[in-house]
Amino acid sequence: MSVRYALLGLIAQQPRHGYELHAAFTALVGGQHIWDVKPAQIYSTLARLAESRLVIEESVEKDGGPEKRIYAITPAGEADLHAWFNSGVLDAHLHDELYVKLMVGLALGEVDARKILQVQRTALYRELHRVTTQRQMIDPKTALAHILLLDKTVMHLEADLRWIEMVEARLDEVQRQPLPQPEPKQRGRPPKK
Amino acid sequence: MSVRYALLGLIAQQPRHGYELHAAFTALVGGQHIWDVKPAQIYSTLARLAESRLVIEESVEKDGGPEKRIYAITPAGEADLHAWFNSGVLDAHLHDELYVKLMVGLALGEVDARKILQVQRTALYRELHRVTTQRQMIDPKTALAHILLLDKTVMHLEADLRWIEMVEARLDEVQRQPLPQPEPKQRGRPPKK
DNA sequence: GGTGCCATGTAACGCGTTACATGATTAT
DNA sequence: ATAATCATGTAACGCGTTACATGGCACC
Repeated sequence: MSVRYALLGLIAQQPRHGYELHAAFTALVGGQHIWDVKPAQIYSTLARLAESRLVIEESVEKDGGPEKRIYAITPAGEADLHAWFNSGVLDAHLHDELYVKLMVGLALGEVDARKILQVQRTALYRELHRVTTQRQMIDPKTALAHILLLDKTVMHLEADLRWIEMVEARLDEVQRQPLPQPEPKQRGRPPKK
Repeated sequence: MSVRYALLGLIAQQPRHGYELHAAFTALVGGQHIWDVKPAQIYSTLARLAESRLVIEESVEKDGGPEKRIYAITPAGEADLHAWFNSGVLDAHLHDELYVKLMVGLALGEVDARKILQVQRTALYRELHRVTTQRQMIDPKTALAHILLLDKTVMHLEADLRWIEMVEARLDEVQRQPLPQPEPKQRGRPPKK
């Protein structure tokens, strides 16, 4: 949902065309190292916004170069944008891939949960190092915001690492805790095979 | 990617059909309160797995009830599954909606960053309360894993709250830090308008 | 004359969602 | 009778990705 509202905001600031929005979004979030949004997404999102009447194609300019289809925000678009600002962001933390991997590993039996956790820890530390290095190379004068974003990433990676410790501690506690096993239910009439 | 590999794992355990996979996945991750996967996703994912030759439609059973299209894993599927177990999970933390919202708010000028943070904090505390309550209601005997999953969610929510504190502290420090403004670039020949 | 930037897209796919449709059996 | 469960999907959309296509203009 971020791109949609970011475009809406940038168009609210001033009427713009697709190419310009791509450049503006990239500049806004911190360049292609942070978020390399693809032109295809800009144009398709723009088309969706136009179809929902949140923006309208205002005019087509052509100053020597190629055509520019310029979009402006509508009252409905402004309402939508302000609703975004006045609502909180909550991601679905419960759709967690590592958790699923552990559950599948346990269900299979042959795959060791410890090993999954070890592999994950290594990946997280590597990522932590990568992000920390990246963070160190940013100039705080010009890009304070990027540093804050990377700090958020670091905090989440650290939380992931602490969670792994926690799971390992639990595994030590209960060596053979019964876990939810999917049992294929029998139907009324049992299969003849 | 979670569903894809979970299905692969469940089929590796034993050949299964779509309906059974839906039930097994739901049981595995902790029921519809945790992850309410839709049948439509099961069947479409299954079709994709079959098309990539990671599973094959083994047989069609019909014991009194409706037809059951049973899928089994292939050697390629097992290889893919083990590759999943041996690799780490890293989400793209950099595509952060709150960060985008703050940047757009600052670019617009009229929207206050403080207010965005305050709204977000409220939403996070509400969610924290919701999850904590949910956690309290789980029986640790039968669903230890679900508790661990909710703990992970709590840890991430707490990290988000700490980050907000951090951003607010920074805002106090530098009241008017220049932030990356998207400047529409002029072309070689300036517009005549 | 080629490289690169400006500016527009289209096509196809993956993951995920909601809503709809069909038909049989089982339990009340 | 009818409601729930078993079992299969299809259709359409949103967000995001990669890859491909077109054409003009500016710079070296």
